[in-house]
Amino acid sequence: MATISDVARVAGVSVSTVSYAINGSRPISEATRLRVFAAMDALSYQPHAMARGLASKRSRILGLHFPMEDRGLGFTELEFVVGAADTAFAGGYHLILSPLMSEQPRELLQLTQQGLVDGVILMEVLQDDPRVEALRALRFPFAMIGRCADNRGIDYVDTDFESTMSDAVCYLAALGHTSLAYITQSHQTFDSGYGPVVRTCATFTQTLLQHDIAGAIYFCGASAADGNAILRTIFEEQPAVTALLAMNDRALVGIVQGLDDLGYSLPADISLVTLVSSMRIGELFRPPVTTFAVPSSEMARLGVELLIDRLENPAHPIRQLLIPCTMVDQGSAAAPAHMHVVRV
Amino acid sequence: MATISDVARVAGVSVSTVSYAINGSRPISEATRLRVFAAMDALSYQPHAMARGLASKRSRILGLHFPMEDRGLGFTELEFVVGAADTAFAGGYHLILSPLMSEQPRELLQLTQQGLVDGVILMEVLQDDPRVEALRALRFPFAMIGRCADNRGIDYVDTDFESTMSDAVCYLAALGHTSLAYITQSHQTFDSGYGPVVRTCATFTQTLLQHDIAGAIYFCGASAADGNAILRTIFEEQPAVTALLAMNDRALVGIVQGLDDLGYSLPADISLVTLVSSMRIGELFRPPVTTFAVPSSEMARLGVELLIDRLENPAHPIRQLLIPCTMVDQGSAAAPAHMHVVRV
DNA sequence: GTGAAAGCGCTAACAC
DNA sequence: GTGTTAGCGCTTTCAC
Repeated sequence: MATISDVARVAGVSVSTVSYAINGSRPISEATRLRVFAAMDALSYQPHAMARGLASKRSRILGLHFPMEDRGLGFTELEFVVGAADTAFAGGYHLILSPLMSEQPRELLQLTQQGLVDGVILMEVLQDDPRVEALRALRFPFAMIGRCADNRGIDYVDTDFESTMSDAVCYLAALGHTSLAYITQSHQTFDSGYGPVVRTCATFTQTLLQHDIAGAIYFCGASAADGNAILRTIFEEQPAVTALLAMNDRALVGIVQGLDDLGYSLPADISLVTLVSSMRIGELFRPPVTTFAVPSSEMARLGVELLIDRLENPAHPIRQLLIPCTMVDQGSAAAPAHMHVVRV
Repeated sequence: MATISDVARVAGVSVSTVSYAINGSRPISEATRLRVFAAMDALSYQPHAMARGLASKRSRILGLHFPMEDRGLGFTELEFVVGAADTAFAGGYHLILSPLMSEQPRELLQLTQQGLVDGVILMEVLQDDPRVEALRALRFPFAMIGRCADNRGIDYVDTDFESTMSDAVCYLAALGHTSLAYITQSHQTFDSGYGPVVRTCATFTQTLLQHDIAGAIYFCGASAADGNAILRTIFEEQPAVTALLAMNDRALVGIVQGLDDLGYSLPADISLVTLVSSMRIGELFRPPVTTFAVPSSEMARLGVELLIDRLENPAHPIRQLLIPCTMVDQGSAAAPAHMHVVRV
């Protein structure tokens, strides 16, 4: 509970000298510096965060805006949150969580206008995100984990969905598959402009054309039951399918189980890969599922670093980073059987 | 960026009147109150968090202390974090995350002594937790999600491990099982005094005695491989075993897979239940695993409410809440086969 | 290289 | 029921 003036008194210097000694914002003679630090830990002094924030107009707190939706919670999200908090801490910042249920920018504005946070990190960014407009209008510092349709002037780090999807299709094509099904998230998610879905769908279609192979996109809800159900649709509409790509962790269970129920075994009868999943999701299954794993912690770290850098060096050029997923081969994909038995 | 004096000027009242109108800490005539609020949203005024914090000595920020260990990340943890943030927000507080890698109280002290947080919520509490000593010595407000050996004077909410374990054993005993194996976490975890492990082990042993049935405890690391490996040990040491209880989400995959590899099918050849897991973990498996599910969000909510209540009503009596897990029957446990074939 | 002092925007006595 | 004002603990300009 010691204050800066206690320290000043004990060290026999003025308050401002103590302040400068702490912040290094102006030269201090070695002798005084030592006396000041000695006084500081004699009193076990801790600068008062609120006072400092009020005077300096910088709270050294970052906000993590985290809209929770029915996409729900997975391993990836926690890795993000923890990674972000760690990185913030390492950079001398604290992280506050805004797990607001809506993408409405209202509460976000409240947060920023209260002077509580110096900057905001946006997660689960939509192609056309109201939060972005709001923050831009306020000229409030922010960075995104994810990206919009128009990202001009915005620092972000995102999964490189395009290269990941392209890698995945190429991988399956190279194995000899010529009829793919891409199981993505719900139609509503697509319609809402959620980048990961929009981008992967686009790239899927393009890459099919490039390789001149067949394929179709299947929208699928976020439950095991939905995953299970989508299989019947796929096998009806596309009986020649030999490989499945999924980017829907919640449905994956249902897909794996459904395949087993239908008597398909991986990878002998059909191939399956999961995209943009946690490194850990694939190994939950039997057999484990080959995963294009999203580097969540690294993205969180980069997102926070981007924001801190922007706050401390406003003039730095904008940085926009795309991180591809790395494939973890778990053996659930292989060359297609020459004779694929079609079932009803 | 309007300040309280802008509001006062526009409303034609003094700053203190505005302050009191906002905080309701003293009676204001309806007419003035209206004028003040009109001025506030004409200027879209937001009180400055730091200034308010400095003057009132209350930041309205809560710290969530979250030591991350090799027990690692699961669904449960994120549910806690999000639940806590939500509840804090609903109560007019913000939540900052301290995902510190150590249980060392040092950084925790820093956090508390900087006046950044009004109180702290401790997660992953050890039986004899150094953070508790530290916080107590400082007379710093805190609540726990979890509990220690000595909880005198501390508000906490915890899983009722005792009743959960007892319920689970009774459930299996009622099905007719007479030889149980409890697969818990690592021996180090036990030795470190981690409550969930310590308590469930104790209750397991007691409940066996009460029911006069056989059983043993198996320590198991936090990986699928460990889960897989422990099965061989179990079947060697306890060939008559007919039911498994697990409280180790990371190893569960390995257990389920290992059982399948060994040719056991659930629940025909052996029964399996998982304890204190996320509601969602059990359904990841095939067949799904009967789960004694921990109400993570509810516990997080209660933990935060306990702390907020303590802050706002320091005189309230201490509250210590135990929440039992609720069983979600997924069919992985059944009566034992009359003839259990022992395998090598 | 160091000190004095004016705020930062708010709360909470203390006055009336 | 309302106004005045002295801080809260720090940063930072200005002066020396």
